[in-house]
Amino acid sequence: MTSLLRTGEVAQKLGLNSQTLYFYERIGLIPAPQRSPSGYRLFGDRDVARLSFIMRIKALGLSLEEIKDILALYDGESLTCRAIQERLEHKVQELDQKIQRLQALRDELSPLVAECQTFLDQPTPEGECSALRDIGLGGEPTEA
Amino acid sequence: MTSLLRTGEVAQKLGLNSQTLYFYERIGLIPAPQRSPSGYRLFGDRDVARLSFIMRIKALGLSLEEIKDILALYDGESLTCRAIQERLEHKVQELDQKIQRLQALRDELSPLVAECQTFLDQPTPEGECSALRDIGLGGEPTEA
DNA sequence: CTTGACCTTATACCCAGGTACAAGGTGTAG
DNA sequence: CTACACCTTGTACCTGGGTATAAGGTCAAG
Repeated sequence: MTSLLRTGEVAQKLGLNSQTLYFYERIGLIPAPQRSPSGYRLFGDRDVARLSFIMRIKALGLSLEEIKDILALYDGESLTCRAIQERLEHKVQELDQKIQRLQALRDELSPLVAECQTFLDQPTPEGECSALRDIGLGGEPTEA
Repeated sequence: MTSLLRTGEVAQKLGLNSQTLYFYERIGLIPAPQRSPSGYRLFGDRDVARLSFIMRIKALGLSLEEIKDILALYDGESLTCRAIQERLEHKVQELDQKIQRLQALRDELSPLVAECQTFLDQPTPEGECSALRDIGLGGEPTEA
């Protein structure tokens, strides 16, 4: 059941605009799909899978360039295994960094919620909240 | 030592373009700083701290709108403590989600590095690497 | 054969987040 | 007074990631 879908069907299935599919093809994010005799694009299962992978990691905030990069690894791209490994490793490290930094921000904001809570637990809540005065200041050396 | 810095000094200190400072002021990300008698902007320590906070979280991939949001909490903005708490909590949840998803992608890519390694450990490396054939496909239901 | 829903391309436009440039004011050094 | 580096504003432009629109082709139904 290698179903072939037309542009509009793929777009609907994945929740994106047909124009976006043309756009992705133009910038080389996806390969040009098969065509019907009359020139209609026909997307196979692999094409759709690739697109849904793209959407999945795009939702994580990776740029189309980064995604292209990852997909180039996926595609083999005539790289040696060693080169592929290096690039994958690099990508994983980048992700690790990004995760760590988000975690740091999270850990910076999160205690403020608790601080708010203790304030709300006091007799007269709804007043102004002084819990927030220390977000950006205090720790930064801002190396001159 | 409440040093007052001019636009260029702040820009240099933080590694950004003077124009960017004007831009941030225009879009309301930072408040209009003090001015010298002749009209030069004079940024105080708090201004600089705010900017460096902005840069820090911008580097994490938050949009200027999101940052404005967070800073609005920081600024009090005449919200009740409860409202502030809610928004903070929401922001933290968003961050948690983002972190989780990045982690998922990371965990998807990371085993491929190892797979590459076992290939390289074989007698004849440098050939084509078949480790990558299963990134986007396989797990996705792609709910029809 | 016409209508309508779909497809095609090309081109233009949009938003975010800046960056660059031009025309002019400031201020210190020589 | 002149240079020169810096500041100001305004406006134009750029990249990324699309979305919209126009002008036309395809194709199944009536």
